[in-house]
Amino acid sequence: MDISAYPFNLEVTLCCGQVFKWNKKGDWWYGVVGDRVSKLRQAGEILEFHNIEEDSVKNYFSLDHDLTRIGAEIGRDDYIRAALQDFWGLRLVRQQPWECLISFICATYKSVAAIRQMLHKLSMMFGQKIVFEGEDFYAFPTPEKLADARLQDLKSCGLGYRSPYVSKTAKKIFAGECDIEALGKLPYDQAKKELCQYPGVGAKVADCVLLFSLGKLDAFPVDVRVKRTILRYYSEHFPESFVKKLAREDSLSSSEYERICRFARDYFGKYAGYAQEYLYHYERMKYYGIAAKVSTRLNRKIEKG
DNA sequence: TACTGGCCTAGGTA
DNA sequence: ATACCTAGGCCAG
Repeated sequence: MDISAYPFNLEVTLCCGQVFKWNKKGDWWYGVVGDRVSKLRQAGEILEFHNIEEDSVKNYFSLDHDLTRIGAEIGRDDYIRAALQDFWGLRLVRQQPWECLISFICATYKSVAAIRQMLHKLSMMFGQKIVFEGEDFYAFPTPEKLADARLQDLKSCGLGYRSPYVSKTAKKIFAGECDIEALGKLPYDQAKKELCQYPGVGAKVADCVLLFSLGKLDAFPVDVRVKRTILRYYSEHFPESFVKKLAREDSLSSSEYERICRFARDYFGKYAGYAQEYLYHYERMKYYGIAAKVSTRLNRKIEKG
């Protein structure tokens, strides 16, 4: 497919931490979309894909979002414009709400690498096996499977204290008490409130689900990294006392969370969620960029003796 | 109403 | 190697 009409970067989109189940082999990215294993690769303005329909590709990678306009809208200052420039083509992925909800309940207080491991184990243990090109892949578990899962087995996937949250939320969803997909039709505040009724879901997880699976492009999840970014580059928008207090501690109280969230949604506007993704990824890559350089330097030292 | 600790675990780093 | 540190927070008190 010729995607010259859409600015898009497959690699950045799949690596920016919004989605955890894609793996690269050679040039190709493999992942389960729905109940099929798909593979894609990008070479400039050509996107190749197998075992997935063109319409699904467009939908999954939000190619309908007018990224140029979004960039113009959120590009309010030099800092975010630098992030936009470095990672241009990053798009939000349209995830299934159920999978997204469980994924981000699991994601609390975990690194991206650890989250990927957890979700992989969870899928291996409770998901449908799909063989593709001679290799085993696993669909994300259904609500029924996770509702029936023993806590002990959830823990064996590395979920730790998140196990009862996943179990209870799965039971609630399986019982059909609430239709998460329908929450997308509610206004942001109301949908967020509803999501927070699920065990293991607070403001941060709710914002992730709203942004990554319910089409609320103005949701702005605030994690530690985004918090640090805001404190460092947007501190002039807050009182000095607030900035100093937040700099001392690593966690956020709910009122502090809401304050940062409200600022960002107001400042970046209706596509604040895209701003969050670019800022988050920019910060993460800077961090790992430095870490990579340091370890390279160390390795050289070791090689030299 | 708002804040404070406690919490499972494992990947990454020194 | 091996001990630490930290990770896209939530919840009870």
